[in-house]
Amino acid sequence: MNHSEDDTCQIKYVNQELVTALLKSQHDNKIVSGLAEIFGVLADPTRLKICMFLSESELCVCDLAAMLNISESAVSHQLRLLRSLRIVKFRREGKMAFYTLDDSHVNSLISQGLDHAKEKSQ
Amino acid sequence: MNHSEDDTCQIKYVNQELVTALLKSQHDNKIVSGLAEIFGVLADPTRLKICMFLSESELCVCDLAAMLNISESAVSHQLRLLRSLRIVKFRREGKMAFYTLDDSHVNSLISQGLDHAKEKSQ
DNA sequence: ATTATAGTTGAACGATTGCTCAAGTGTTTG
DNA sequence: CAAACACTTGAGCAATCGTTCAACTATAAT
Repeated sequence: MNHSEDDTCQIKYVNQELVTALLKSQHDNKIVSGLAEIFGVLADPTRLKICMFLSESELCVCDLAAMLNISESAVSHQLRLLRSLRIVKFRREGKMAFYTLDDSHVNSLISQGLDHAKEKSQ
Repeated sequence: MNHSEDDTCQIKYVNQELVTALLKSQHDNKIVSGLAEIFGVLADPTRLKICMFLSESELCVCDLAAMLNISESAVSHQLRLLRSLRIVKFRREGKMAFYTLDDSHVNSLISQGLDHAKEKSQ
């Protein structure tokens, strides 16, 4: 087997040692994906506001819809997503569903992110 | 002007007092948008990994491309976005551009998010 | 000056996202 | 029972996103 001129399989790093060390110490891909996922949840203003409101108080779907000025359907779709990720939980009372935040990590991420956002907005 | 039967302008909250208080104490929309934006940056695995790597060490575009196994163009596009939000900065050295993280808030958001992601992955 | 290298950029693409609409639960009220 | 209500769900659609490709700039080496 001869190494011809177009043997591009061999990756050449500018700083091989550093790169190898960083790749080795990098977190498991599943964890990074999970991390991106939770940031993704908070990346949409509607979902972010829902989480912020629910961290303050228990609320029903129609109040959230009124507060956010969008349809109950849109709220329900977002709540389904948040439910599937165990970020919110709900309680049925007759016809109504009362939601609350079910993930304290999310709450602290928002708090910490707010420090950043406030500083940048100045 | 009479209030006819289809006068839907009048919003009826289930819990008027609570909703009014929450709306009043809610953060400025610009801050919430900025908050969603920074979470959005970290919501993509490629950008997240770039930020994580750059928080550990200064790296050039081609090393990042090799580490992430995507084209230099893709990396460059993401770096441009990160640059525009002042999340990374770079230094030219001949033909090469060395990037580093330029936002300590982002670093602490990632650290805090990791606690969440590690717990959820169990 | 020519060639190679490192990186940037704009266009185009397929995939994903967040919304609306219409139809569907299930519960309560008349 | 039927009607009203609170919410959910699936389909569809426009907008956005992340990537690739090709063309480009700028620096370095021959």
